[in-house]
Amino acid sequence: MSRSKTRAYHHGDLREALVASGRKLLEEKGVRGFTLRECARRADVSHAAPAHHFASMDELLAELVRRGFEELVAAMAAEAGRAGAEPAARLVGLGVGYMAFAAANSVLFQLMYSQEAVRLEAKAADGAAEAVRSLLADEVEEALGHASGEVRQRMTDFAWATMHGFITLVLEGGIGGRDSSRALKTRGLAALAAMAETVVRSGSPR
Amino acid sequence: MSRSKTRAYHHGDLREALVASGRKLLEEKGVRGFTLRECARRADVSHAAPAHHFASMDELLAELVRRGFEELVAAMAAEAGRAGAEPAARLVGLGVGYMAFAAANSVLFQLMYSQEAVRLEAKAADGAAEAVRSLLADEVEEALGHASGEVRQRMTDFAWATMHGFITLVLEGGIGGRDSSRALKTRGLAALAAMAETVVRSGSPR
DNA sequence: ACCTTAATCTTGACGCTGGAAAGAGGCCAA
DNA sequence: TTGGCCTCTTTCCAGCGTCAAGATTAAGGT
Repeated sequence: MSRSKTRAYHHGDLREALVASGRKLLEEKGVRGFTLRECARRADVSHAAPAHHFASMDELLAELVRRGFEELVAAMAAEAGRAGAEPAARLVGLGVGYMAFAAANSVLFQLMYSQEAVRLEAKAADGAAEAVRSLLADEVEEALGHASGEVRQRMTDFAWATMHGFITLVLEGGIGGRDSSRALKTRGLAALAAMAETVVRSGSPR
Repeated sequence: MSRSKTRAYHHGDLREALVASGRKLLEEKGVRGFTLRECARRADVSHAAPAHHFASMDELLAELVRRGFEELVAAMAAEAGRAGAEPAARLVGLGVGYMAFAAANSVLFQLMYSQEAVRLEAKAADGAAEAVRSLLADEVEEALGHASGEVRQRMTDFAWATMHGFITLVLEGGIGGRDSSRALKTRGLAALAAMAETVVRSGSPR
């Protein structure tokens, strides 16, 4: 056996080990290169062991997606807190947290927002994505003051679309393919600033 | 043999047949469910036949991505043409074409803008994505009048990010999960209008 | 302390995949 | 007609996800 003799027959916390190795593997190999057997190998366990913790590969991926959303929401909230009390600044902060998470976990991020994710859990991630929206909706409402529900909805759409679109395009290379990450941050902040300004202005026209 | 006797030993135009069946298969099964053997089956050909036209599965996917970008650019240009001469309206038109293509080819669209695509061609799609950006950049320049290169760049980022982010979030379900497609179109147009307004205003401040 | 039960992990098998190698079939130019 | 070349088929390999069956250990009641 290649497996070290020091390891017990029972792993101890295989579920967590699989989540950890799975997450690394996902970033390394991409969605298509992700393999349950390689996950098991890295957790130093036989190829069929994961079945007792995740009924299928999709369930493991779903768990990764679920945790990704939790982290994303936490990153956004933390960055908004750091941004102070001004609604526009806090909106930018949410965007910074959003983009930072996406940049640091790009494959996972794309999986979270891909139709693969929709296929594999349908409901589970919906709640998680809803938390992202409500974080944005609350801040947009703050920035807008009193405004109709429709305006709030549309500005939330708009704010989300701006930050999501920008970072997605950066990750794919469409925006600033060969630019320094320093320059990219500046461009991202500029996009977020334009977004926040548009939101604020739509609350107090002209 | 299950293969019909009427088919000749030589297919005639297998490459195109594979592209066609591959494209349908991609939309049906998603990136992870895409299979070279199933493509071959649908083209009524043995599983190893594709190798003579595409050295690997990734090359077939790369070809699908390449053609996708061509269609995307064409759809944007057509819609902008329909929108008339007003820069703001044309910007919205580009967005409408963009979103319409994405909605009609959602899996392909997500593949085009995923890191899988980056992995599998690196260069090939870059030129194609560049065509999308230049379409936008030209229209932004028109809307801005005379403005610094930096402003033009940032407004192009912003415009692209808005349309890309909105349709991506719709496809994943983050925006308007259970809304009618009619309502969704209205929300999309609202986001595009906010974007176009922001671009135009940044050209002639206040 | 012991024995039962359930949980955890391993082994082995199945049908599927992508890819390589080798041979068969048909087109075309000499 | 014949030879060469391209296209396609067949066969084989290792790796994949998943299932079934057996081995090993932990936990808990007596």
